Amino acid sequence: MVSARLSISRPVLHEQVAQRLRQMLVEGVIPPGGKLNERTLCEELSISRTPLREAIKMLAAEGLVELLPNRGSVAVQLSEADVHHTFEVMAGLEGLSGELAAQRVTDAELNEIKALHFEMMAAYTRRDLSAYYQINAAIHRSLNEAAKNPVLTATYNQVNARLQALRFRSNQDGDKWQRAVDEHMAMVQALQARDGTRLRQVLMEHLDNKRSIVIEQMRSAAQAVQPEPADHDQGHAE
Amino acid sequence: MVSARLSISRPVLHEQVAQRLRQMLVEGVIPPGGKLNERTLCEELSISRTPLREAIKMLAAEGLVELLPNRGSVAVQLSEADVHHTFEVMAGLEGLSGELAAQRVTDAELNEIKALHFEMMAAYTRRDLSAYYQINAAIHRSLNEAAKNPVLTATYNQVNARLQALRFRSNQDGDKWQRAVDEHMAMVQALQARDGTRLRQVLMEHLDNKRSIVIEQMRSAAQAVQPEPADHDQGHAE
DNA sequence: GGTTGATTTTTTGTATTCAAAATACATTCG
DNA sequence: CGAATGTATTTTGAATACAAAAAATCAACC
Repeated sequence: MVSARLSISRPVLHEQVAQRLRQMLVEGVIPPGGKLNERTLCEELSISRTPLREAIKMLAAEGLVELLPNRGSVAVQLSEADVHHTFEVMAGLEGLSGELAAQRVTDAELNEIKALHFEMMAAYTRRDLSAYYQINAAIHRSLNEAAKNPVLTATYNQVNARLQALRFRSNQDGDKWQRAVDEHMAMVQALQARDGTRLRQVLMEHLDNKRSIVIEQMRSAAQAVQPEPADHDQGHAE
Repeated sequence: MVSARLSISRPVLHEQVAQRLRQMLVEGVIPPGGKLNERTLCEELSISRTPLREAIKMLAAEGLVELLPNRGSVAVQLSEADVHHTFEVMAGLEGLSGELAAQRVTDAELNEIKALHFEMMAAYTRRDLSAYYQINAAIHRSLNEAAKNPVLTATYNQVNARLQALRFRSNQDGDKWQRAVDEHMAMVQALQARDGTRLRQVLMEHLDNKRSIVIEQMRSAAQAVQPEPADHDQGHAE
């Protein structure tokens, strides 16, 4: 809030550290449920414990790590219910994004989104999942931007960050993928028509589908690793 | 996330401090824009700087304070645009709350909300603004609870906390108040009918009106104090 | 008198130290 | 051999100490 000091901001240590940890959490370098050993991290990042602990507290407030009093902190591990609830909120925020974007999108922004959509179609046609995900994210980011509400953007990003740690990017089967692409098409159409209500519906439905896919994946993943209740090692980052 | 350790939790210092600061910010003990002097606060709370700074970092992540590199931290001061954006997000979250609550509210919960509604009517009839606000908050909290989505509740509370610091509780004129009461009535009806779409509409409209009232108040308040651009003292708590 | 510049003081940022809690380990006893 | 208890080690929590940056003070100069 207030005005962002747009001076040449020499990064503050705890901010840098927070950013770095955020990345490690989202990228799975620290796996869900993994412990954040302070001494180890200090050595890895070559800093003292004070800024590290400050950064960890920030991540805790963001909901990326959980603080266990006198027992340190661990990367959040979302239960199936957590994922369900988080997606529900994400759907609401996406829906709001869409509603506002429909009112506020400029022609230039609309055009860029359309262009991204075609790029996405290309990636889909090539079955290039990696590119698809990247472009997909760009579209959602652009839509969010078009809503022109920084508070919404910040809230969205914060909630989304928790989901990112799941890294749900296995190759979905063609049927579901086709459906997602269809929804994206409907999205662009609704945006072009500046139909906020419709866009909201499409986006919420889209998120609901994404949720089912993710939860499905969670279940099959949980089955695959054999139910081993307490697994606290940190190394298997395959 | 994960499971809350329900053991006898001896409170951790930085958590206590964060809670205390949150209270001070929301209650206006530290006014918007006010500086958080670390040494002063340490003495007031009889703690060392380490847990205080950890707490401040948490509040920064929550969006209640702003960190100015090498210059400490200040309580956020929402601009008119900020308030506008924040209310927009609140409206979206309330709307989602309503939509989910309509699906999930139990008869007991519905009954309690109805009871609160009548209590609110009583407060309105007496023109007891303080009681009205308290009951109003309770209703919204109950509704949120009825949605049965902890992530939504947490997100809602976090965004709402930033608005609380505004302390917009001047006696609104009768017309607007009447309107708010009407909206509440419609809300209860929609909830009873389990009409999520309608409830969402009512709540979003309700929030939109609240927003106009708050922004109106901000404007008149800004005019009243005479535009004095740089006022950095912290003492005038009249 | 006001402005600029150096010096002092204050305040923030980071590191280190000390204390307390939790965990790991070994020894003892059943 | 296994459970339990006491001890050592590790790890976290909090306070202090030190360094660097910003702000305030004061003096000289125009």
